Amino acid sequence: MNQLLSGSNQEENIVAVYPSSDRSMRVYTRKTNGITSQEVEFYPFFFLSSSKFLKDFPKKHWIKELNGNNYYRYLCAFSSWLEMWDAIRYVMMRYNENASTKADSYSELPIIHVRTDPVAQFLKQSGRTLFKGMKFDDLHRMQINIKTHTKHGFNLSNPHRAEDRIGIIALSDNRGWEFVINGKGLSEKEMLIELIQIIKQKDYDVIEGHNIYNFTLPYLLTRCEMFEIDFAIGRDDSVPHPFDKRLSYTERSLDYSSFEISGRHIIDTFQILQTYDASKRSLENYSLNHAAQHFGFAKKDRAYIQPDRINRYLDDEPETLIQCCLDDNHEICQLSEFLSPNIFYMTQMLPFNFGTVARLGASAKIESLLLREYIRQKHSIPKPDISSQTLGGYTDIFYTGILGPIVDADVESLYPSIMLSEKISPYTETLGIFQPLLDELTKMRINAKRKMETVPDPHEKRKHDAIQSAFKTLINSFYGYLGYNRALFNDSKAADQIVRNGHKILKQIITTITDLGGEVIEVDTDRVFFTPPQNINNEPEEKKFLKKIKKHLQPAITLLINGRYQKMLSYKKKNYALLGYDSKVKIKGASLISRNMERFGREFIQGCIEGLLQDDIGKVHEQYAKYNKLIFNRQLMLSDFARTEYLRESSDEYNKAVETGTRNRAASYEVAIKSNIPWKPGDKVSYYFTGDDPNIKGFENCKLADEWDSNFPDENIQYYLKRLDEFAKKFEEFFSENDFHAIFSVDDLFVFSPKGIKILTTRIKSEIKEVIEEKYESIHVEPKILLDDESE
DNA sequence: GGACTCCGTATACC
DNA sequence: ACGGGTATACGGAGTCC
Repeated sequence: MNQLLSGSNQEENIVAVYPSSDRSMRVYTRKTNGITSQEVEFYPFFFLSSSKFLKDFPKKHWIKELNGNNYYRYLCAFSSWLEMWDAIRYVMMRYNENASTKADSYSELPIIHVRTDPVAQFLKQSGRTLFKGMKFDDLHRMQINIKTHTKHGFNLSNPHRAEDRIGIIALSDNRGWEFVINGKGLSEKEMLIELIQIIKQKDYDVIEGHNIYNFTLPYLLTRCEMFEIDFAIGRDDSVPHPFDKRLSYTERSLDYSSFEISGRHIIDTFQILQTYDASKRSLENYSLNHAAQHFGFAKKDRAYIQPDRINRYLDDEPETLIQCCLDDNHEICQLSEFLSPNIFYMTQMLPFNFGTVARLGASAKIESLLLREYIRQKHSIPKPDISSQTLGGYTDIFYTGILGPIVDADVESLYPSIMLSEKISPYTETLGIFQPLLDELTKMRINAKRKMETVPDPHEKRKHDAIQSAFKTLINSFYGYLGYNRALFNDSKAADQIVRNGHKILKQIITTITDLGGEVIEVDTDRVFFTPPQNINNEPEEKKFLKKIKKHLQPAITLLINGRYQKMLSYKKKNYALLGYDSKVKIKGASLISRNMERFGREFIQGCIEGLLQDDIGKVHEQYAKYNKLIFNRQLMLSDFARTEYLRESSDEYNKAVETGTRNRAASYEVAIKSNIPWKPGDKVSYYFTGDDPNIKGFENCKLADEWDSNFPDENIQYYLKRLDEFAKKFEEFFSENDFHAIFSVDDLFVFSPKGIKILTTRIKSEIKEVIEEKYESIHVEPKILLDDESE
């Protein structure tokens, strides 16, 4: 493999790298007869804009002047981690002598660039990576899952509470071994000692759990402290070290505590599941059992035990609970086998530990590849450019209503293809490695994909699929990196150029489809929904049609069928529903399926959409009548009308923002405050609305879901009836005024009849060109681009 | 007091 | 320690008549 991608050091079978002192790293290698380790010197370093800031620094250090004219022109190295931090403080002091605004921490120092992960530093400077020459299955992985006693009257088990305790520790591994440490015959202290012995003796590379960071590990550590045992499960007999709580940004943000175990890796399936779903968005929640069912590896005959019944099972039916735990372990193992290989194969390329690759964002990964090569070639590096990207993907809608048949086509790797064909790279990237990196990754991916398709062995197939998807993850990060305001090699003009090309290609596709007799319904970035010309009515014909379109596009651009459907309900941009040939309905978009919509609203909308797609207007009316009645008669369950929202801000941030008037009060936060529920960002809260006026102020009339009492229901019926009408309003544009009122009403005088009711289809736009020109004008692009567009 | 606008937040799409 | 822009919905607060 190309050294740009894999680093310059080809050492194989490294399973872990951890600091063994403040001046050395321990490199753990798997040999046929077990793990060996080796101590390697390590020189911590940072980049500096001018050597004057380190002038007269008293401790031993090296300053290397780098090639080229980029901003960070000096590489400063030290013989220990502590001395590097001394140097950082020294630089800060020197900087503050003349600075108008003083820096309080290294992160505020514009003149220094430092990554404070010692393992990443070591891997970058040595060119090593983990796992070279290994397959995912070579890793020795253990799954752990504990069940705990909770003091009577409490919902959550708390390791700090003496009356709570660990009841069961279930263990398993990827070699088929299973073991249960049962609290029935053992004291909790004995259980913990046995656990430590097993981990040491079996010497696992990876420890996996669902929510292991926020529950399992902190729980075990706290109990060990209570019994004054060292939880010494590191390969060097050290205890897990917690490190600063960090925010992980997906579309949801959450706070989590992290731990490191020397010589081993921690994989939290809860966390990698969320990362996975950030792009796929197919999961309703992130519980282990839901994920296992969703992906289809839950055992058919297994039992599930609700958290509030664990105490009872621990006391009365431990065998049932134990089987349940082992089934959970099996699901953790499967979930990891589904999601981790992608991370594993990226770790073969990137200068990070396994767990770090799982945690880091796309941008940090690309940047690490660039920096590793800049360090190797002793070349200066730029600082981030402050200008920002001005353009984004092209979205448009041409019809609303019910349409079909539908072809859902997307451009294969739109942005990466443009970057390669236009040879786009950051203007500060003077070594010229951005293009070769992207080019090589693309070639490697095509190779892996070909192998995936041609090897007969399903095991090998899965391996090559994981490899190609690791490449894909990296390839897709290049564009985002260019527009990221804190990336060292960012280039907003380059990002805009890519997007502009994307607009142009999409426009060509739309025009071609229309010219060839198809009708485009909706477009988003690299995806087109259209109805093909009438004579085309099966998949091979549709594929042929795509090939015909391709002839009108530049050679690098390929259109693929992403899906085909009987019908589409087109509502708004990014909001639609599809009826498959298997009669399944898929609903997309925040205004149709948002998670924070009350459940009755989601189900009502879903029922209406099904009715519309099945041409069954009677069903649509039934939905309205049904929910109207359920609400009015207080027959909805709490979970049907309660709203569940994430609290993204801390209580301090929220209160401060409200006080200073920069944000409004919101029911979710007010409920938590009123009910004295402490929260951290990322926690969820469920609540409902009270009162009898439909036009309430939400934050003054809300109650915690837990406070609702079925004997004294106090949900605001008038408000929820109004909500139902608001949901119904989404369908207004599909009917004439009279029809709409007939369908969405409960008039007992007449029996509803769908006869004569028509679903309306509306053409939104007839001209494609003017929309795009308008967009270009609004960003003041020179007329040349408009002329280019006209000529095509 | 309703209709309207403005704004920040939340969620989702690619 | 944190990829990007685009889009819709909603609730609260202010303004106008």
